[in-house]
Amino acid sequence: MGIQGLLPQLKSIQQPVSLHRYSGQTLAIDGYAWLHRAAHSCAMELALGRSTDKYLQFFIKRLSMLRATFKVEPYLIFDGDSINVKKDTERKRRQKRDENKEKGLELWKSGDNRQSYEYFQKSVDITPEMAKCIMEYCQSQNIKYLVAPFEADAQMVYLEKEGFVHGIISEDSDLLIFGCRKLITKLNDHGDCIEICRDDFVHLPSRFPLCQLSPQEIRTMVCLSGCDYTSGIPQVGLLTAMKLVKRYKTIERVIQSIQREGKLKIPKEFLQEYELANFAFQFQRVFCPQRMKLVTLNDIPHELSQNETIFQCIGQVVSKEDGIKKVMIDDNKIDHNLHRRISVGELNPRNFHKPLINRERKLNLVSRSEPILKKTAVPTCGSIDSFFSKRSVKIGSVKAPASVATSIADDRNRKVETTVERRKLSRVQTGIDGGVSKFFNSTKNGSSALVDLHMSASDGELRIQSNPSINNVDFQISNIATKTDMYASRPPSSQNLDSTADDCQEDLSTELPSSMLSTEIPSSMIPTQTDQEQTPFSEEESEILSEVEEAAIPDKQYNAFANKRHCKSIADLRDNFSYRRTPLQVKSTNTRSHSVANPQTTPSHGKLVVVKAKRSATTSCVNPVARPPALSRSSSRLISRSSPAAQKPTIRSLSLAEFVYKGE
DNA sequence: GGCCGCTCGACAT
DNA sequence: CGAGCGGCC
Repeated sequence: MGIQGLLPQLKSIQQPVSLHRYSGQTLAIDGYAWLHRAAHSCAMELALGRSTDKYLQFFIKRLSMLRATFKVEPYLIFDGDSINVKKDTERKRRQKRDENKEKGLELWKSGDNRQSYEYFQKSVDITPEMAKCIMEYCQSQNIKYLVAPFEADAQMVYLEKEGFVHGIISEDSDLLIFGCRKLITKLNDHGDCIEICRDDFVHLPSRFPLCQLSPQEIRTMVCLSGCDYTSGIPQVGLLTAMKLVKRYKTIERVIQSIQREGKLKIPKEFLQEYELANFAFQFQRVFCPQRMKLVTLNDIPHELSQNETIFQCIGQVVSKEDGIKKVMIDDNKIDHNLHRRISVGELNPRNFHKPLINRERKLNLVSRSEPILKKTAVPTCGSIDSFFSKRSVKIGSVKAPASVATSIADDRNRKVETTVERRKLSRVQTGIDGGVSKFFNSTKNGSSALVDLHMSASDGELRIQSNPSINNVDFQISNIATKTDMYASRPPSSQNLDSTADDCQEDLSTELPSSMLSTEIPSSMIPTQTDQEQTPFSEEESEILSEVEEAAIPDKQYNAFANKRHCKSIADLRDNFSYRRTPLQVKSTNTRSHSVANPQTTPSHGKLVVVKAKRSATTSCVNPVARPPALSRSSSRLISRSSPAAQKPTIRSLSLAEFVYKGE
């Protein structure tokens, strides 16, 4: 929503410029705004839960335009969790989206493609998983990105204020209220855009003299007329609000005068909304990529530092003590490291218990486990065959029992058997396409580059970046540190829960619990002693799959469409998931040396290398976030047993397997 | 003059 | 989701 009517009032200072003007500079970009635009090209795929790379292509196109054509360094910022003040609005939006999706589905079933598409477009929900897809691309291209703890707006303004970026690309006029100095809007494919500079406020016409208002008065003005945090006072638009604030200065006096006049009605909740909004605009929590911790957009003045109301509306954060997200006043008790993991996209910002997984990767794993079943259901579809024949595979010879196919849709109780069955089936495939990229599961050239990158990030390889404002090295090192920390704080009782993980990883458990390894280390890097062919899915993949299964994706609807589309979509997505349009940089060969290009590495040796690399990286890590020295495994167990917190399963000590399987 | 509710374009083929 | 238009006070 932003501030209705603000941008038109600023028309006179909107400067049409070209991105050339920012050559050599770094600009923050509102990632969700781009995702929203990009999602229009694939609304149907998103609504139907199908894999697509169209939104990624939008980013690839735009990002390469910025970098190659204009020499502008992008810094993508994604939204994180929603702050309390906005939860209501978000719920309403979600409801609306769901309604539209349902209508779209109905129309789709009845064959009205065109109309259903319109509803699908209105139903588009941008998820962190989609953002993660972009993030992984960014990693591969050394493009800076950050997941804000809450709103990207506040985060971007913070980055600008602290000099990490020179300006902000966004369509949202809220940015100016947060204190943005240089707002770049309406960027098109040619690099034309509109620049709005705070310094130009002095040139505004006298009917909208923004420069005569203090930042506090500007906030008061937008709160009166309505913004994301307040519904405002009915009948008060921006200009009326401006006049009121110019004359009466403070909210108290404005309200007094309104009450005296008696013409306008002030909603009951307005004053409370105002207070919350005013704090959220000033002190919303953001992540500092340099100090590697949560901070507030502006420093909270000392006299307000114990004001609980402030902390209620700047975003709830996770406590180090009990791992619960709540209102927190004491900065020292915040789990800054967990928030760092959210900021790099490692954990789901909306549910920090779960790892954040690239949408397409997740879907591909699901479809990879299902094509045979789908084939059983749709014997007339030829696309799958043709797809597999590209790999000279004769999948047709593998017959899935019909009961397996039906059990998925009909019998949730048989889920486990079904899963086992599926995995058995897919072993056949894995044996054939072994060693392919697991990112998008494609054999096309270039498609594995992202995976290589992923691997290099996981094995502790240090990548030095030219721009010091964000430090990938730290990201990666502390990633690794975190995992070993998690391991250290894990109660022994939870180890049994790992049994859901694939059997072949068991011998690792004396070194690192397999579930710990699974989030980051691609299976191809962990050769196992038991035969590779028995492992159709890496452990990570299994966990993702299990998560998907657990979430009970709306397969009924999906199956309903299978007759028409599904087979084609699988073939399509695999064909499409290459990066041929924008070839990725080839990583130096030594990066992959002991993963992909070194297949003869003995299983146990390979494992040892991985573990060692992680460990040594941990110990040599200089983590900016102060934390106690890593506990030895045994001592941490003792502590886990004796501490009262360990009696009930605390969040911090949950294993990854639990995260994945239990969710919240 | 200013507020409010409505429709339309975004995207990309 | 924002812009732009017309209706209404």
